[in-house]
Amino acid sequence: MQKKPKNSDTQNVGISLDGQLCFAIYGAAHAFNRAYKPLLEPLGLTYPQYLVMLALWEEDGQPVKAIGERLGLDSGTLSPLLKRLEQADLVRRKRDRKDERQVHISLTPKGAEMKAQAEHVASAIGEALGCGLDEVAALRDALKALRERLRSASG
Amino acid sequence: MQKKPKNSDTQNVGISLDGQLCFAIYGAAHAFNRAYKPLLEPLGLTYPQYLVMLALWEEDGQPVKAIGERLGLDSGTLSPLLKRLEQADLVRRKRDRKDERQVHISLTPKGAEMKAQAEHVASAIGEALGCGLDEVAALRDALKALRERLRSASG
DNA sequence: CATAACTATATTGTGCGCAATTGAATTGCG
DNA sequence: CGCAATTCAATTGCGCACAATATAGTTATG
Repeated sequence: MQKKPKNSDTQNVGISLDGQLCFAIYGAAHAFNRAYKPLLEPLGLTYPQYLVMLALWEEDGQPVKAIGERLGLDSGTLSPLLKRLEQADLVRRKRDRKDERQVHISLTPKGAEMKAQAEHVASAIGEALGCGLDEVAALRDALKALRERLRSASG
Repeated sequence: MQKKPKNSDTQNVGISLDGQLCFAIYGAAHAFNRAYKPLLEPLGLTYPQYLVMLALWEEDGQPVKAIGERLGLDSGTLSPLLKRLEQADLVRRKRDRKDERQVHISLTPKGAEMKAQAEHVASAIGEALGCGLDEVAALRDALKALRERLRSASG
């Protein structure tokens, strides 16, 4: 608790820098959302719905639980979201015969077709990012690491 | 549109890498939210409410508009949020006498006092991040740049 | 002065996001 | 077999987040 002209700042810098990181993450997440919104609107998808579809295009027929773990969402969020996707005829929900607690989400033909459209969306965002692929990859890894550190500290 | 063995990947890599950046930002934002939640609960604040308070601790008496611009939120989000902060006796809302369209948000004594508590919260998060200040600063700047690029492309 | 254009905030409706609860199905153990 | 513990999904309640709209106040223009 002695005076340390340089390090005495760490507490102040702590709240300030941290605050700025708060704003930065918060703002970046919303900016992403806003950038996608107009591109997804013609497809009739919201951004979280797009993320779910992305997960399904990667692997079709996943149970709700698996999607939830991949995206970090629980059933309270996914259940109504998936119902809307079902209403839009993009996915179907089928109970597993062997374990009827599970509901498998599978793409309809319409949902599978949409992947091609979505690739245009993704590439449009890629251009907006400036296409610095190395930079994007580095950022992605930094964010993953950040998430891990936060998760292990609080979860 | 010719074959370019290397660059023909850019479309595939595009959706994949982009998808991963989506997940990364999305997940990091939620991870931040979850990390803060248990720390803010004793203060009776949600994470967005904390961000608003942070803005007010930095500069008291800001009009709603200024807060909204700082955080990237509109009145549809802020109006009810500020009412809850007012109900909790953390802020007050006063109309500007010179321009009665504006509502200035000012801290109550209780709201001002809370800053000290919040610094503990911020430093706890700082520790959870591993305190790599350089790294945090770099990440913050990368996110700010990212946000700017997205904003200029879509806004 | 009057009226149009603009600005700041509030309201409404839809869709996340999560905690807590519920309910059905499965598994484990005696 | 019978019963408790567990698992998965759905539901409920609350709080963001934003588009669209409404309302009141201000400024600009004739």
